[in-house]
Amino acid sequence: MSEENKDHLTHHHNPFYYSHDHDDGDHHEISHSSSFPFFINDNNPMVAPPQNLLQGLDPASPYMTFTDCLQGSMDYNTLSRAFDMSCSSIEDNLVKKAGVGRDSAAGTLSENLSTTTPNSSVSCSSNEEESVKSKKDKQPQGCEDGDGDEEKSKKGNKPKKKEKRQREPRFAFLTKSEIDHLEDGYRWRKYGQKAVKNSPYPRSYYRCTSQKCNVKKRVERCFQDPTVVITTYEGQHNHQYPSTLRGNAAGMLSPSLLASASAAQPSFPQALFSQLLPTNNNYQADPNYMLYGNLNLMAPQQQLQLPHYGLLQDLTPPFGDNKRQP
DNA sequence: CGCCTTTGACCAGCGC
DNA sequence: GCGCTGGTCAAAGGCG
Repeated sequence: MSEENKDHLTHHHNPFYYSHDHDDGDHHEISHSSSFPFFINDNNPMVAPPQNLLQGLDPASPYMTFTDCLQGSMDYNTLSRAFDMSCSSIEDNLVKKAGVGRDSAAGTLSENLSTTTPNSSVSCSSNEEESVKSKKDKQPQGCEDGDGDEEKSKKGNKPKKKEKRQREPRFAFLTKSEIDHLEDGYRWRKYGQKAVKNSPYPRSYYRCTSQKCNVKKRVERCFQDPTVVITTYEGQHNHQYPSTLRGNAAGMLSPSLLASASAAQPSFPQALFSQLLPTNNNYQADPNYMLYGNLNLMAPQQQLQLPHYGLLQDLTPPFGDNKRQP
């Protein structure tokens, strides 16, 4: 870990949000299209979701606890379904009420992220079917079991792709940082970079270097707020942290975080996410503390206690004091 | 030498 | 069918 990275991690706020990526045609505007923004920093603890979104939630949806999501106690299919349901509701609500398409709604979200103005439309992840439909299918189904062999056949004899693979749920983090590639404890290999439409900032594609781990992440900058880095994780690590972290990535993470993250779930984002959550119930009672799309994902009482030092101290927003800011 | 990034090419999905 | 776009591959080169 370079001093630069350290500086980023210790001196920048770390807003983030959860996203179940929808991957529609406007996927390139990830900061717009991704749903469930959970945007936090010291000045703006959390972007309040528009009330019209909250109203669009289906109270009859089968809810899970947020802890379940983070700690992987439920399978991704269930997770996807839950998010999809709420997502569909939101999107439908948006389109119907605001009379806007996905693009325009998404564009407003980006403004939201920058201005923290709550009363704007937001684009949302489509349901699983639409998400899968809209994506290409380079990997065969059951990609979690893939060992890289399927990738070798891409250029040569490609398998028929009538069935579309189930895309992994994604966890997107918004991070205010000048560093694009944020250390998260895992080792990543960059395998691609693409220019993003309507954005001067490219999108980078990373893959976990561990064997048999198909976790990927994309890193890009919000073009409307270049200080915000959008990191989208896809998949779930099936291994512990690498024993030899490149640089001193492990060193910059608090021991408690690493320990708990590794022990609870070998997937850093979820574990980190879990620890970042506040332990009070303020945001549960206050609709403005909801995640976009599904407030009931949260179960604050089940969240881990926040450590009081190290990285998380910097990461953790002052939930109690800055409940809402204009 | 191993690991990583860069980068042009390729492929699939989607909209028109 | 065509063009656009996102996502990925893989060769080449850099770096420690």
